[in-house]
Amino acid sequence: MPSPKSIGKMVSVIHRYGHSYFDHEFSDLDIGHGPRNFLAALFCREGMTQDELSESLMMDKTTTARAVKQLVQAGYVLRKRDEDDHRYYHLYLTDKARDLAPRIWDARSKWTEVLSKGFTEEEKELIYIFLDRAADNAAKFREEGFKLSPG
Amino acid sequence: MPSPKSIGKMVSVIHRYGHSYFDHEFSDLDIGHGPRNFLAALFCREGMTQDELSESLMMDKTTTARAVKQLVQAGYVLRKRDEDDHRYYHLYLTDKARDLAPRIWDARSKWTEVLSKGFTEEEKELIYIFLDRAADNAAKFREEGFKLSPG
DNA sequence: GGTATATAGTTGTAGATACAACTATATGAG
DNA sequence: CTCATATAGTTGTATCTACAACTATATACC
Repeated sequence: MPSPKSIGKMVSVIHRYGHSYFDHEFSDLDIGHGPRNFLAALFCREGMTQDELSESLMMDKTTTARAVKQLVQAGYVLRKRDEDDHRYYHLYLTDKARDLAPRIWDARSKWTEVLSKGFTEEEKELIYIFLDRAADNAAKFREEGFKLSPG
Repeated sequence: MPSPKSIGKMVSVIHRYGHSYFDHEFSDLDIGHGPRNFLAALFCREGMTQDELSESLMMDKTTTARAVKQLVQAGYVLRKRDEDDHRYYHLYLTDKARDLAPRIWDARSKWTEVLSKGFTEEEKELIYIFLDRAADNAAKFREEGFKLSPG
């Protein structure tokens, strides 16, 4: 995160302060910020395998493995081996997880609201589109081994 | 970092992939990503105290303390006590640091270029302005103890 | 069937970061 | 001057994360 106001620094600030906010908002929980994010992804698509979960959040699969471990230990998630292919685990939510869902969505809405305070509806759409494109550019760059592709 | 394509998730991806990129680009160095960012901030304003440095990057002062320690140990930075107020350290660059500056600016330019690939000049300005406002909103929210201020 | 290769998940390890609690120095009120 | 308070910096600790190397299972080719 660069020093004058570069995109990198601003992204860093938003990322870190978001982390702080969610930690503050959920300080009573028995899981941390990381596992909570994986849990939220599962709310959207239950039954995913760990690799699918990793991909949905664009996180390393080792980070996923550890987060899932905590979610299982804390009773939010159940793992079931795939019947046909024993390499896979499918991930399912417990009632404890489901009870938590509304709080998580609320906090996320609030955070988005905070970030986009003072934005017009059009601007809210634009920042979303721009960030999506920037994240996509970053992902492609990474896939190419951090080499600039022509164009 | 939420699961569908939320702002939070996209910011997380950009942040983490940027970290990966810079680690890759500077894998030969004797300092890591964190200290390197503090060093870059010092290129912009040499002589800052640690607290000023923390504030310029909006980072916790304990993170700064550890980064500065590494920068000093690796020979990039010199610390000098303030003559008048012995609580302060002022931070100065060594030649080793100065030699590194161009590489760091180049990598940063490249990263910005990567992120904004496919953006028009106007869009590049807009995402910058929007992120600045969002980061500012985040900072104010945090200062207020994560309470929504009216407006 | 048996070996090479691919894929899912785990473990070791190291770095970045924040918060709480601490030390050291300075300032201000009496 | 002295004690209370404020400020700069440090240390203890915990979490999040990625990369390298690993294990276990499955698929494909002979």
